Amino acid sequence: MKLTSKGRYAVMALADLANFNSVHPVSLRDISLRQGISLDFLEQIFSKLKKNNIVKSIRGTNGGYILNKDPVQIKLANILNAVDEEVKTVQCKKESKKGCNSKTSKCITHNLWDELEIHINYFFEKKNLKDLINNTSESRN
Amino acid sequence: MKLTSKGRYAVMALADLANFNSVHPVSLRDISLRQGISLDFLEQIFSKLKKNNIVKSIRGTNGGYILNKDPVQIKLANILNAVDEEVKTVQCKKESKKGCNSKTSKCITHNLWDELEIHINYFFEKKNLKDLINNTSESRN
DNA sequence: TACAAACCTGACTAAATTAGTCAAGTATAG
DNA sequence: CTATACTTGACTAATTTAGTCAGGTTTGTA
Repeated sequence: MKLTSKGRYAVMALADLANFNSVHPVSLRDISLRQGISLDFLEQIFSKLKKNNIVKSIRGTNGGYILNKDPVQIKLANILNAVDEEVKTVQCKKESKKGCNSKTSKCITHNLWDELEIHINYFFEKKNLKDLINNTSESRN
Repeated sequence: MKLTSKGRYAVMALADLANFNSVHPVSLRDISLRQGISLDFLEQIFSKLKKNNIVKSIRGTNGGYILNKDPVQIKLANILNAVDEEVKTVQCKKESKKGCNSKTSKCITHNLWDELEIHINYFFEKKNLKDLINNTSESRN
């Protein structure tokens, strides 16, 4: 299973972006400073987010990024997919790698990992960016 | 988040063990052959399972391992803990690593990852070994 | 028009982790 | 007494991660 900094940063950055979305586009530099994420790394991440139509970029002075949809329409699943964070619990799925063809009794636990994958993805399907920004602005103290 | 082969193998091996538990102890060699897992790797894994009282070992000729409890009492959470697979979604938890102190607006997504962690752990708390062996013996075809 | 802010792209890499291997045991049933 | 099986710990090749680095291109504003 993969869920690494890239995915986490993507979500953090977009939550940040959602908070400041109203007025100007938000520059990566600002996000970098506020969230403590390397600018270069952010660029990699946003390149993918843009390709997946989650954000739009505005070039030139005072440019930056804006969300391409309403925060409520941006599911976490979308974000994580965009940055190639696959929540894969089994490898034996893609092409029958050794140790997992259903003919033999091998890969006894195949169903289990499938269920887990569904369980986790359900979580990411349910949550959207809006949920996040509500959550944080409240839980500050 | 971590969920790697070690955890997967541990679960597979124990499911296999549960299937053959009734009569003799089961040797790691057998499990290795049936599940296609390296014997040496299995030894590492079972050493930990034993330390955590999930299995008992029986030495000597025809020795091997047996479950230490009824399969229904062995939760997946127990197994994964035993082999050090922590399902941790945030690092910023242990000691306030940079980027996550609740004073600033950083780590906006902290709550989210906490929720995810709970969500996943719930799954592992619910499932036990018995569930697994029922599942597989049925879904064979 | 100049120029700086900002986006954009791809190659590269140090560090960590994974998934084992290898070697050298110890214990015990038969 | 010896083959079988467990036990322990050190070691390592390959992969992945989390970025860095270098060199662009684009465009708003003065």
